[in-house]
Amino acid sequence: MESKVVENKWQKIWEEGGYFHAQNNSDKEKYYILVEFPYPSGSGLHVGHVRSYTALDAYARMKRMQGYNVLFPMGWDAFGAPAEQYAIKNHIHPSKAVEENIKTFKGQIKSLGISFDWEREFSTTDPEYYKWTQWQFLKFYEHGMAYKAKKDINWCPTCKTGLSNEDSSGGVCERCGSKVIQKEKEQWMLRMSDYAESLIDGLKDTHFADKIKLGQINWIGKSMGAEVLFKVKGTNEDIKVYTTRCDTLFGATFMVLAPEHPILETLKDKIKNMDEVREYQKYAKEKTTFERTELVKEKTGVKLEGVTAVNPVNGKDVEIWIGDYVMMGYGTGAIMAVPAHDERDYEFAQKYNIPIIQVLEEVTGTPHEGETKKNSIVAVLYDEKENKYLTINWHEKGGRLFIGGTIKEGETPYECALREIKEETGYQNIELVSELPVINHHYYAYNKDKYFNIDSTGFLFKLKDYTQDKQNLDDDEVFDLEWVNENTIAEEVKDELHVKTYLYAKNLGAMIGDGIHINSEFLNGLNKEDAINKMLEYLKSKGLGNQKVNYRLQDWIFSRQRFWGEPIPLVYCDKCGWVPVPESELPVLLPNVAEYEPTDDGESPLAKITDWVNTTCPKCGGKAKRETDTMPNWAGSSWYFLRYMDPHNDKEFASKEALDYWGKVDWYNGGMEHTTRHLLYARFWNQFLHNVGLVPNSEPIDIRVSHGMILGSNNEKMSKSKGNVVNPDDIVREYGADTLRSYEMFIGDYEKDAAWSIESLRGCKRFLDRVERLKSKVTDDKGYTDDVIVNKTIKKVTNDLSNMKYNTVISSLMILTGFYEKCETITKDDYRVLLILLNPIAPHITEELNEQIGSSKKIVEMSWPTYDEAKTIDDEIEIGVQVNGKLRASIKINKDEDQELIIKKALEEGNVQNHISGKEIVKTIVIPNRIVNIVVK
RNA sequence: GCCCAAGUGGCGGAAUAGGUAGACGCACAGGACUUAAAAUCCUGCGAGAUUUAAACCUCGUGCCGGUUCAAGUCCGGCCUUGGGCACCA
Repeated sequence: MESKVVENKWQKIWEEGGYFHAQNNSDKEKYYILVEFPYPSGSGLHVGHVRSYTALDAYARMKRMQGYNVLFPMGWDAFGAPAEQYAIKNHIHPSKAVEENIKTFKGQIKSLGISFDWEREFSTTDPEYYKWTQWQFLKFYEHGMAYKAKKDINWCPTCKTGLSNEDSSGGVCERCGSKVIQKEKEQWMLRMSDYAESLIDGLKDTHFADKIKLGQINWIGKSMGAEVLFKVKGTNEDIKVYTTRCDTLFGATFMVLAPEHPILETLKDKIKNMDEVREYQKYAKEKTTFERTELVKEKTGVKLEGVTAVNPVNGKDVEIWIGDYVMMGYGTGAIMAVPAHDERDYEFAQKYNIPIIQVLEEVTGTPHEGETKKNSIVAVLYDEKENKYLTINWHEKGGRLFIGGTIKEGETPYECALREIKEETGYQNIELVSELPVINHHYYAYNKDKYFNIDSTGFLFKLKDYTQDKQNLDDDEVFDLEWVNENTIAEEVKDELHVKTYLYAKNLGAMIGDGIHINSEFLNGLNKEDAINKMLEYLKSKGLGNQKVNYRLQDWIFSRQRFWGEPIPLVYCDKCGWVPVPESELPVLLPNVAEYEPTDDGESPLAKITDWVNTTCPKCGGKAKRETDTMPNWAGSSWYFLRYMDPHNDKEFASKEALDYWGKVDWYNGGMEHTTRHLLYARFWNQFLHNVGLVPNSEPIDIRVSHGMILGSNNEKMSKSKGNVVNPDDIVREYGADTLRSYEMFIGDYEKDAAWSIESLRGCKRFLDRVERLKSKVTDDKGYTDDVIVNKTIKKVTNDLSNMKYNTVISSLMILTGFYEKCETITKDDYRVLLILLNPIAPHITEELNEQIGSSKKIVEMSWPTYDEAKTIDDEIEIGVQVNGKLRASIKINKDEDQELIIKKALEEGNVQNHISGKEIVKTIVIPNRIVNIVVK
């Protein structure tokens, strides 16, 4: 069969028959299937597009046959930098480049036979479309959701444009990879942070995959904490900090302000080292976001001389520092630093020698009544040269431990540690590396028959040399000193206290975990959660602080200094300020000029086009200037799914009837790469439209799934430079569209990445050839040759298609094909059911074969086959027989056979007898139609 | 560092609710058809022991342990590989 001819034939029939047009006024139940519209790049369709389009096409085709009114549209997300860059290079208008690319893309997609409703096609760059994007922006503006603010924005010096936080993650421009710098600029912003809670809350009304929901939640970054006021001594000023750990307030020994913190200006006369502060501010500003967030970097800061804050709970002095590890944009731009229980604060305190006060201790062991309290130490002694640790091997009397001992009256923990080391080991020249957190340990001492609860201070010492005096031991201290490596410790040191101490020694730093509070007055003895609650109450009652929720999600920077985007439809009048362009004058069209180069001063290229910029004020009629910033690429894609519902409406972005009828997108598919942000923007946009009464649903999408990438045959991302790109056109030409479609569905788990394999593709071609060859066996007989296998297959294909398990759809059809091949002849019904089930994946060849066997209807006009559950299980089943859980035989039984009979049959098996003879049968387990297990002793 | 996902033959991958691990395909090997090749068809294909052969046996889903009559699947602890976030207080 000549695939090209067949494909063209059927694509024409489908198009002329209008089979894939969704009806807006239909009695049928609706189903809205959406695949992310592509950016029509110059390089044409990627095999990855084919994967997701085919997948959803298969689903759409099945849904149509099941009687749904299916909306399955396609369009183009065509604003953005690549088209603009291309236009600059070639001196043509970007709209021309877009037009050409769309033509290529559309031709390629059509050659695959995807059942898109092309009557609803549009591009985000169509004035008829972006008119409504602008109109919706004005709704944001009218409701106070859009505002202009001077912001330090992420600026890409190469693209010469501002970027949202999302577009500059990692401190590099997402598009060109340049380092992003900070630049102060007036930008249009959307109040997305107002919707943070609602964007979390709304997830419960969706059926997104868990990892997608999690992505949304993490990006929004909700944290529950408290704002606490710290007085600045000798002034009326307070510094407000944000903390999630107000329970550690007694351990706050200093505070750190962001370098830009405004209070620095207020206090400038009191700060004695203001010069140093200014210098540091300058230094911090020059660092790019990237450097500020870089992995390997040391904390830096400057202590404010002459000003001190007061810890609100214990009145103690708190040093004030500035440091760039505190961000102005999150919380209050100031933190209280608790070095004992925060890694960053710990690092800072270590570097600048700031006191560290432990207020929480880890609890180990099990508490017991009547415990004796005492204080003790555990000392880890390390020999750097040999990379070994000194242990004490008590053998049967306690195993392998580090050096330990009880603190005597009038002794500090440190003195105790020194004494114990000298007495127990004789080593003289040792050096303290670090005092470790105190651990609260419960244990039972066999030799004393007593329960103890100890506060144990850990120490890490370093051996300076091997000078060793005589040990000074008690009679009962019988042990061996042994230097051992890390592995031995991991395997042989079992005592929880010693293990924990060792872990602190290995991993010096703050104690982050839970435990009980110490050194914290009214919090002492409480765990983290209880202490937080108690502290919150205390702060509230004293007016020192309040509970506060914070989000990482910030307002959406909505301005771009580019040509190729939707113009922001506002004009600035000296008299009236910002004035929206009236609806009757929308869209504000992009001017038709030939120069689009971005400017060096950070203005949009539109700013140079004075004819366009100068206009009259819609309010007072005086002179005014247009806003020259354009919208980000995300704007057009934040609501396009609504436009598909009513794409040709020139009165509204979509009619109320259309919005009500189509409602939500039922099934939305796209790539994982930008799922999080796209969904966040689209959901925010839709929630806003819903809140102002423009759309019926708060959440726009019900189910969202993401497909995996198709990698090159070398398991790497396809790229020109790696030479592993597969062009779908070549595959369609050589093997046919149906083969390409089948292969991409068979390639593996739809949600996972998969590597291209031309051999596997040929295997799929072989399968389609086998299906075609079956035609010669078809007789005029009616009915199914084997009811069970057909019903089984219908069930499997129907379920798997609905669950995106395309690979097993094909494998079950291969099994059915294999069965037919073994039959002498097959009936028309046999053959037709195979063709229908295969049709969603390979629509052309199946339609052609269906016609060739003389069917009166096209498959596209048929109903999806149904199955009879009772007929999906064979009458005779082979089940396994286990003895003690090990498979020993298999027996044939009738469907739903009587249990007694099954056991009887099972026991008759020779090999079963071999394994049970001479043993007593304890129990027999029969799982109907599955397995028998005979338990013997 | 934190969060998430995944580890199954030579390879891609199957295995509703724990119930005969390796479906289906690829690759490979042997055979049939053919003058020959291609195409097609048939057979085999996790590792190992034993046997003339079949049967049968042992091991086997990243590693260690647990729950269970029964674990790829559930629980605890690790290891590795991907992905996301990253000074978020």
